Amino acid sequence: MVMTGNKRSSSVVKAGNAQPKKNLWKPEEDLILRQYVETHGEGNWATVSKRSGSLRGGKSCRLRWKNYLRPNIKRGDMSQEEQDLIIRMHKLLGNRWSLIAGRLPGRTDNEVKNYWNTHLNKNISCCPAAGSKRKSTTIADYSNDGINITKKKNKIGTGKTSSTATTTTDDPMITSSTDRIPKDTSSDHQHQHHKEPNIESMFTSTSTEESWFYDDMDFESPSELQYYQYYLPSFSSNFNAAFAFDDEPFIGYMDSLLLFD
DNA sequence: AATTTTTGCAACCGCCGTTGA
DNA sequence: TTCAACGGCGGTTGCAAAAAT
Repeated sequence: MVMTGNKRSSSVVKAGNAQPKKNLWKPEEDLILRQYVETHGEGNWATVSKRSGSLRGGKSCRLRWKNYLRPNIKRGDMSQEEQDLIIRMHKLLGNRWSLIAGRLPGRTDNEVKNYWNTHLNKNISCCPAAGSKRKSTTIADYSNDGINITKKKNKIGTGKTSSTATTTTDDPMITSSTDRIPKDTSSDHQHQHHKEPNIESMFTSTSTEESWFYDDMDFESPSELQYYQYYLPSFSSNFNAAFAFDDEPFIGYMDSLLLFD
C-alpha cells in the first residue's frame, strides 16, 4: 500500500453524517494555529488555544503543531538508515518513541510509533501477536530482549510509585523498581543511592568523542554501557565484563547506535 | 464493477510528572 | 503540604484509501 502526502488534511464528513467522529484539522485551523505560534512562539498551549481563536484544546493544538505544522517536519517514506535506527533503538529502549524520534531529525514520535506498528513490528516474528494491528497492548511492549521499558504503567521518573503501576512482562528480573528509567535522578532523593544511569542524557548527548565497545557492541559512553548493565542484568552476565576504547576518531554524523547490532 | 477486508496514519484518550499558587 | 492546571508521553481508535475477493 502506498499512501503519500496529506491525503486527509481536511475534515472528512461522510455523506449523510453531519459530525465526523474523528475531528480532523481543517486547513483554516492549521493556518490560525501556524500564524499564532509563528507570532507568539511555542509553549503555553492553553493560551494558544484560547487566544488563537481555535476551538481546539491546548493539547490538541500542541499535538497538531508538533506532529504536523512545526517547521522542518520530514514527511514521506523512511530511509533505510532511519528504519535501521528505529529498529536498533527500539531493541534497546522499547517503546520510548519520543526518545527514538529524537534521534531522527524531522520525525515525530507519533510517526515513528506508527511506522513501527505498521511497517516494522510485523517483521519481528519474536514479538507476541506480531503483525496484528488491534488489541495491541502487548504488541509493542516488548523489546527483543523481552524487556519492557514503556512509560505508561512504569513511568520514568521521580520515585513516586503509582499504585496502578504494573509491569507487562513476566520476566522476574523486571521489577517495579528497576523497570523505571529515571529522567533526572539528581533531583530524586529516593533514587540517589541506586546510581541509576541517566538514559535521557545518554541518548541525547552528542558530545561524546569516544566509542566504547562491549563485546561486539558499540557505545557512546561508559554511562550508556552502564545503562545496559543496570537495566538488563542478563547483559552483564552473558558477557565478559571487558570493553575497550575505540581508537577510531569520532565521526560527528555517525550515530554510534547505527553500529549497534 | 461491486463488495469486503486490510492497511496506514491522524487524532484522541488517559495516565503521570512538573510547576506554581 | 496540597491541589489544580498544564505538558508530555505511549496506547488506542476511527476512518479513508488501497488491496483482495
